[in-house]
Amino acid sequence: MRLYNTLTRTVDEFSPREPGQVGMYVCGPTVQDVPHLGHARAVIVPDVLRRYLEWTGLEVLHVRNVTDIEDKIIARAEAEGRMAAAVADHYGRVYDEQIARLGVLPPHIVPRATGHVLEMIELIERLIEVGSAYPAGGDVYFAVRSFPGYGKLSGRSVDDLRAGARVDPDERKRDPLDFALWKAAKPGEPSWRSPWGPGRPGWHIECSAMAVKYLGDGFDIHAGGLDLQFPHHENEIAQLEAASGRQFARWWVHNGLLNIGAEKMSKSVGNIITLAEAIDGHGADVLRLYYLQAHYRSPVEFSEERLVEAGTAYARWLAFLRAVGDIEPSAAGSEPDDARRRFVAAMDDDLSTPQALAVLFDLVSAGNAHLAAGRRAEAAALRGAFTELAAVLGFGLERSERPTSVAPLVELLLELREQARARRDFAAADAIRERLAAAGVVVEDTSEGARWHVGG
RNA sequence: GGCCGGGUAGCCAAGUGGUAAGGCAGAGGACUGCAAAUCCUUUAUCCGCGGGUUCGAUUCCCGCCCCGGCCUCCA
Repeated sequence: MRLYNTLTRTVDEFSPREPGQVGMYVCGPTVQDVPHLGHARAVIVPDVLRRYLEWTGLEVLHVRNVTDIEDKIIARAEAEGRMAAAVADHYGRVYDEQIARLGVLPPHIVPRATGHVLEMIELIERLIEVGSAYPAGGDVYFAVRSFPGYGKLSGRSVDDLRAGARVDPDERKRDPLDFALWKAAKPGEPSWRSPWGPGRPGWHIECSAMAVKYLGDGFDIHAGGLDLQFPHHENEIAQLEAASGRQFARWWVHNGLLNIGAEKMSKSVGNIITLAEAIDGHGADVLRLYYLQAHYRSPVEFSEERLVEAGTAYARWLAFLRAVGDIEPSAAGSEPDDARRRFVAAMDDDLSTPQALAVLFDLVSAGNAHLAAGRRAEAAALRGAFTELAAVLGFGLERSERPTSVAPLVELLLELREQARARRDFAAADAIRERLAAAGVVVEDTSEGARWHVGG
């Protein structure tokens, strides 16, 4: 497939380092608060990439870290009057719960920063050895100007950054652009022993250390939100490549951000919609459809109306699946294969999920047309292609549950309604349908009798 | 100020050097006791503005106008 690489600024033909095997590292959350809709996008995009790569026959080793020690966690702990570890543990659990609800495949490895302090210390020591880092007080800083490649990911030159000059001039830094690899602990702060005294790792060093520990130098894909491109990812590259002299990651994949009211959704802006409330309100599949209708690199503007529209479109999928039922598919026909071909072409083109979704919508339309014409086996064949491809995009397509406990009661009411209709007592028939609707049971009449399902 | 990305129908959103996917909404028709669902038809003479290259540009180049992101923690 062809995949955009931020490092080259072009869409390049993707080929893994080891034939058949892909190593993918995704920047995970800083567990300092509940996840919001922006986090969901950053997790769905790599999920779709992984599922597609696996569907094409590759084996993907998926690593997603957890930043469980960081300034903001410490601040939160102080505010809540408990230990930083307790804060991280709590929000880590919340994150896991909500992300699981999204139907995202769990990563194979979920390394935590606090479990890899030794690896980070070793990396920092190595950086000091090669002259790319220096201790100052109890801190250690990375010397940005010692790494000639600095800026290659984000397309900036060190002098451009200088001009921006919004970096805090700390007198312990030799250069204002230098960033902390190790931070000395203030009294009462959580700390680890190190050659430079008690302290904690800087934010960027954990990803360099953990990615390479689990995936090795020059692993295939490093993903994350566009807002991490600079400085986080730039610093990750600098740290690892300055220390090893070898390439860190081969492909950099950045998802576009979720904006709200023309500003990105962000904790610090204070305009977040929590993931939990969005899933409660719309369902995981609808959220996924909402995101995937835009290309992964484009910004998406949050809109409740758009989400409702996505829900309407999604309802058509479920209605089609209900209408086809469990009919056996017909032998063949070229339609399913044509759809698969179009789907592959779309996904191979830099993960063009909008075009891939168009294939799914076309399958539903064509399938419904078959049904309307009485070609049920052909419709079932399209259902097969549809469910297969929808699964590649990560859709769960949970068909409305029909609780067995109420099924006999509903069937009884529908029988009574049929009798009422037969004697043209439509008032009674409609009353039954309305009462069922009020109870959450939707009744639809078809040429083969009434059909019912739970939910809207 | 620097570095990126974008401006396509009522809304969202793909895409291509040869004349515009898909979704939502709208219109007409079919089916139906009604409703829902579904089917059929239909909805951008045009892709921010002005130049240029070309037989031909929405698609390439230049300029301009607007919008967003990053440059500070952030998915």
